[in-house]
Amino acid sequence: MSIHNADIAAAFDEIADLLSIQGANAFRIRAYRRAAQNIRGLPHQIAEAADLAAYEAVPGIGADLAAKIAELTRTGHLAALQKLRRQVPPGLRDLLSLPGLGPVRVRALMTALKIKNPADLRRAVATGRLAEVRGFGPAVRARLEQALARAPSEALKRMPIAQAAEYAEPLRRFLAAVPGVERAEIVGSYRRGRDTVGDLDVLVCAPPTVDPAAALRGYSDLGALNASGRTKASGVLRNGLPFDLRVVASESFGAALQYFTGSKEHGIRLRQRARARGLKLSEYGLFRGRRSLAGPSERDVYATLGLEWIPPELREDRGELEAAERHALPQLLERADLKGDLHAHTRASDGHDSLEDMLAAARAAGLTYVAITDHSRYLGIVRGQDAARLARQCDAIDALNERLRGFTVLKGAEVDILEDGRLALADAALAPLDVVVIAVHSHFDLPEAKQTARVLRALERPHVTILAHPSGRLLGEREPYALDFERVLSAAHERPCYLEVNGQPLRLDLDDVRVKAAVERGVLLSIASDAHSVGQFANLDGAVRQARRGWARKADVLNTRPIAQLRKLLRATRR
DNA sequence: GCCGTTTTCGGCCCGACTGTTTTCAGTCG
Repeated sequence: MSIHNADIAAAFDEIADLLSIQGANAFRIRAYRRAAQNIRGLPHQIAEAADLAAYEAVPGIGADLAAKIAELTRTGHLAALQKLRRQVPPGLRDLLSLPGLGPVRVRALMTALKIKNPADLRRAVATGRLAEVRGFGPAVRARLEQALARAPSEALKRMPIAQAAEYAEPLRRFLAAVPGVERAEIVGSYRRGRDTVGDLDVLVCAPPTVDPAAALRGYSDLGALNASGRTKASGVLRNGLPFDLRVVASESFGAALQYFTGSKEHGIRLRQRARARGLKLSEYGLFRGRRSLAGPSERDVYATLGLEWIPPELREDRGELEAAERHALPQLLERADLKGDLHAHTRASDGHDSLEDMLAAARAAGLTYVAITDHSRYLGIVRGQDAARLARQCDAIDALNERLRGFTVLKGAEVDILEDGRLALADAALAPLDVVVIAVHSHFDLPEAKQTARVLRALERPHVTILAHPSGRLLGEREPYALDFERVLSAAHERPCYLEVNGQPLRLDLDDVRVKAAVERGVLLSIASDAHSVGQFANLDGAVRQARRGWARKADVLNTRPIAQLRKLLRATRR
């Protein structure tokens, strides 16, 4: 069993938490956190390098952390972490996640009341002893009490971005319409196009005479307003989604846009860069002493620091600052680049609409081709097609294509990968198809070795063109299955076949990190809606956003090709 | 613990708000 980036990152994060409780040097703690963050964002598995120099090439990893990665890879554990775990009671780390509790107060709880876990804390709250501890005034105690009373299931969950959009846009429009407000934008991870958002960060541009936070009290979807000054407020919407509001004047709007779009790591790197030049960067502007060098325009903030403007999707400190300095940022994929969609369903399987309606919708979405990929027949899949029904559907598509001008319907299927890696339809049934999308829909919990062997075996079949939703995750519902993605990527590259970026709001699969890995390996992507009804071609927007986060350009995507070129690329997969 | 257009030592991003304080530490984003 190999050590994954996520394992290493989790170990470093735990070390950081435990060190913080011990009151260790804050910069040492930050070094662990930064290393964890950077490792998480790597497009390849760092442990596979098995080489200290390769480890140290990752920013934020020096000799010491490289040795720790080597130790973890070799032995499966870290002596330093085990020692910390012996020193710090295990429940203290859980306390850190409670609101208002940081390392200092957690330490105070332990030394003053011997509190070692949330249960101890709950008792101390009940008996009133908490009031004896320095730093625990009535407000802090009340907030803790509230948090402890909440069931763990109500713990803050990140919301899929498509769902968050339904709340974000009305809120933005409301604030933009407040008299005197010049602009309102949703920033934070929403603007960066992350697959999920934890809260909505709203930036409003208004002169000091306007008080948007006060206006917010009249917003019909407001749940509660927790706290607010004139320039900063926070609260929750009625659905429980937290938000933060910031108000700045127009001379600061660009700097604030940059600042609150984040990510945190990207922002820190940018402010370090400013500092190295004798400047100071904050949400109010870029300053030399008291003189403002940039502020109204985000583009100027980057330019004054010697950088190309960086698309928000790339702002994760995954190499974008270096690329921006060299003027080597990728020209990212755009929705308008898509010529077609290679994954869609009709009523023939679990879709809701007819073949004719689906192709009309695809056309209306600006596409010039669509592959109809109804499910194969297999246990658990609703109304999957067998070979005979698939053949009849192919005839219908042939007939349809004769009548169409300027649009092509491709014959396809979404075929189940069975538990042992065989496909749910025979090769002979797949041979006449233009597109064979294969996917795992069952047995998600196989051990990594078996799951990997299963997918690799399926990729050996002669007619496979695309591996759909390769990780199998459902946001907030199902983790990705255990899979050695590096090996799947290699197999896809050699074969060749293509990997899907599925745009269903809960899938968004591949994720950004794996998209980047595929792009770097030169494996083409299929940007897919997986539409099950005429409205769902809008899923393509989400898939494009995800691909952009993985640095994908037009050339990295299969379905930016016009139909003739596409056909060539599809044939190249056949054996 | 990392790292070098101030530095191989001595720095390490920035500001708002809250609560508990008598001038600021802790937390948060």
